[in-house]
Amino acid sequence: MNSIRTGEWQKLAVSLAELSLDTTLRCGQSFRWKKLNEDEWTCSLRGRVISLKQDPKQDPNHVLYKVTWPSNSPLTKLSSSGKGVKVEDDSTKDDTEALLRHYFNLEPNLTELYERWSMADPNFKKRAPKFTGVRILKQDAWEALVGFICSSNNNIARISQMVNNLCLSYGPLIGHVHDQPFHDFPTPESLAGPEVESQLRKLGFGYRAKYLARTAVIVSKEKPENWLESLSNTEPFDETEWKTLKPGGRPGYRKSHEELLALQGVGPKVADCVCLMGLGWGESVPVDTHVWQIAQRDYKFGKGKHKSLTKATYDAIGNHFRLLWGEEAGWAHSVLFAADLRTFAIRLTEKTEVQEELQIKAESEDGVIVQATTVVKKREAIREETIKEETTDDLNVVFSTTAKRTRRR
DNA sequence: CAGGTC
DNA sequence: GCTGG
Repeated sequence: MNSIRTGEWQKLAVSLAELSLDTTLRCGQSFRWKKLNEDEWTCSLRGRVISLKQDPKQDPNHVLYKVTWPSNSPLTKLSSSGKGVKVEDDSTKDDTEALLRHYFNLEPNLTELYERWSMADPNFKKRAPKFTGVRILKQDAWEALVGFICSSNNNIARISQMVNNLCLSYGPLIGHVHDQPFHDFPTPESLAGPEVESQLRKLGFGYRAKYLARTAVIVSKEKPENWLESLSNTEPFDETEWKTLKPGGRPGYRKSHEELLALQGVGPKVADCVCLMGLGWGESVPVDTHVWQIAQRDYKFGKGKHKSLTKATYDAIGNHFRLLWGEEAGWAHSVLFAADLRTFAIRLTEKTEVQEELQIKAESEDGVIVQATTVVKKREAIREETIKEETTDDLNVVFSTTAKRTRRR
């Protein structure tokens, strides 16, 4: 019994291990979610504004969601958005829960996948515990395409700002939440006009303005209707096929990737991001600077044939991870990617401090000397880590900054 | 320097 | 080679 306009908080049954909002919405997959009121994530999705809350301490088994519909939205609009639910008089049941289950891609059992990846890969097992609940979203393919065309030579904060400006300028207003306006994502048609490139340059898109304008024309005018969506993976999720996956991925993935490369501003990395996060191809492994660093640091790339990130190296890294992690290699890749982001660097110290306290307690209860030595070693490891993290600047850390920033190990 | 592309 | 957090 969801009310249409003044949404109340509803429960979505999904555990923290299956979905971490904080990690998933900040790891550079989607660029539109806004964190309001400290703990509330809000974004427009298919003609409505959705707010989400997750309180790990109070209820680790649910995500709370609230819907805000446009103030002038007739009830019939509910059933007009594709797979909407029938609307009957006042007892209105909207399709937002189904939308959320689809958007957050809740079908695969992430806990089982983490266990499998940990079994196959010691490095994953080492990095993943502080980054549980990272899911690959099923975003709208067009939105993913636009977002990742903006991502080249750019950072997540500015990508988010650019996408926000794009929605404010070209997307229809849906409504306000906490006095913030929320617009829908602009359609390809709305970005296909002749003045779009110059407008986008004024909005600070730089050379990406031309890419977006060209791509919008291609998608809306030169390709057949629904072309982008037709590149989606329609095969059912099958966790048993991972052992027989070809290194290069399934034929459908390879074809989609190749077709996307024809667009302006879309190279192999952007194409893989769209394949993975917009088209449902779980074996797609986008290789960017972070993944390249990870491949060199933890998987022995960067030597011999693969000394630099050429196309051959790019493909070799993807193939390696597909062999190692299987059909959902892109999901596992995203966990390690998140673990490499400076945005989350504080986690690499926070939880070890908790571990330290627990170890001290165990020590005082046992009083055994063997235990004490392990504690001392752990403390030293923490101190070493803390020194490396003190240059983190995006979390208002009050340490004084050192001259040079060393790459984290 | 930042999730690359032409 | 565009641009700003």
